Amino acid sequence: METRPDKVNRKLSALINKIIFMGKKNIFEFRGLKLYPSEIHLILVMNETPTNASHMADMLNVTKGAVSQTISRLVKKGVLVKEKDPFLKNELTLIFTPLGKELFQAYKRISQTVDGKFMDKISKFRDDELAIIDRFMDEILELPDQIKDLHTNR
Amino acid sequence: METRPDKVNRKLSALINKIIFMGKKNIFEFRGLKLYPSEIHLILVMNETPTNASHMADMLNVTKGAVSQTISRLVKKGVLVKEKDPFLKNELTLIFTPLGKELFQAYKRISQTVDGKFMDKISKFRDDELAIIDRFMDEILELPDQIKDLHTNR
DNA sequence: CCTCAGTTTTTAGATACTAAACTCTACGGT
DNA sequence: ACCGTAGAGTTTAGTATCTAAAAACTGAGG
Repeated sequence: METRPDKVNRKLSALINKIIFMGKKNIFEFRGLKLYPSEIHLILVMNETPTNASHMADMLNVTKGAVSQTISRLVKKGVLVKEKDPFLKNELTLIFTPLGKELFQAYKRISQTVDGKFMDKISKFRDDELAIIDRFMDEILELPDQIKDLHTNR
Repeated sequence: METRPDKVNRKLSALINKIIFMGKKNIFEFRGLKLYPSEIHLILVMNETPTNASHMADMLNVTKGAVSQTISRLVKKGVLVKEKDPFLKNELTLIFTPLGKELFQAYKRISQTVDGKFMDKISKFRDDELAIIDRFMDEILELPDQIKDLHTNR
């Protein structure tokens, strides 16, 4: 017979698998234009905290080269334009094109719909139950770095 | 003031983020040999339910071409050998090499260590609390294959 | 003016995957 | 016995994503 902790552990594995799987397929289409996860990720960060490419690389946890490449693709797709501040020709500032703005708004709408589905699920739980779930997520959030170390070690 | 459901939703986003990030960095090293996520995934499935390549493709949610390529890489690395049953020349059966067996055992050990860390966290909760967490994961697992977006820490 | 540090770009190479063409085998019907 | 076809596996070309390292550019200080 499967104990409760084992069951929770098993379901957690299933959940992690599902999340990893979904993360790869997260493609957004807008008027025949396809945005891929790394591109979406970038414009979300760019919208949230406008900054230069190097800092964005830090926030996205990738190299500057990767950011540069992703930006170039978004420029080619007509979503962004690169602007150079005449007083800071060194750094890069990114601006949405009109198409980019529309696309971003459309993404936000869909994103909120998905968010709503999550909230629907969450609202099925009482406040005291959510407190437990909250505590559980905190515990799990403490783990990832240890796991990474374990796998690269030895 | 942030409400409880909002807080849970926010933490869930953070958790999903970390899981996706972790999923990409899940590299296993054994005696100078590096196994990448797709390769690990494959030998796990292969060990759990030995079957032909097409069926493995279904279980891994990729095309048979992808499976074929991953198998070839594992053969080249000396982890697996391809065997053909003389009565089923059509299909493929995979066998671990001695190195492959050792490697797999080593992976299992590390994997169990990681699992232990998860179980440590899980064991901090009472049975009735785990029942709630279990129910919560069921709800999230029910959601269609649409991913919650990342880096929108509203 | 030259060098250094910081920013961005480019290039080469790697993993991972798909779609589609292709090969090989097995089997059923005539 | 032959043909056609279905199924298993492979190969190829192309895409996305990323890293590491070299290169290109800019601004500032001695």
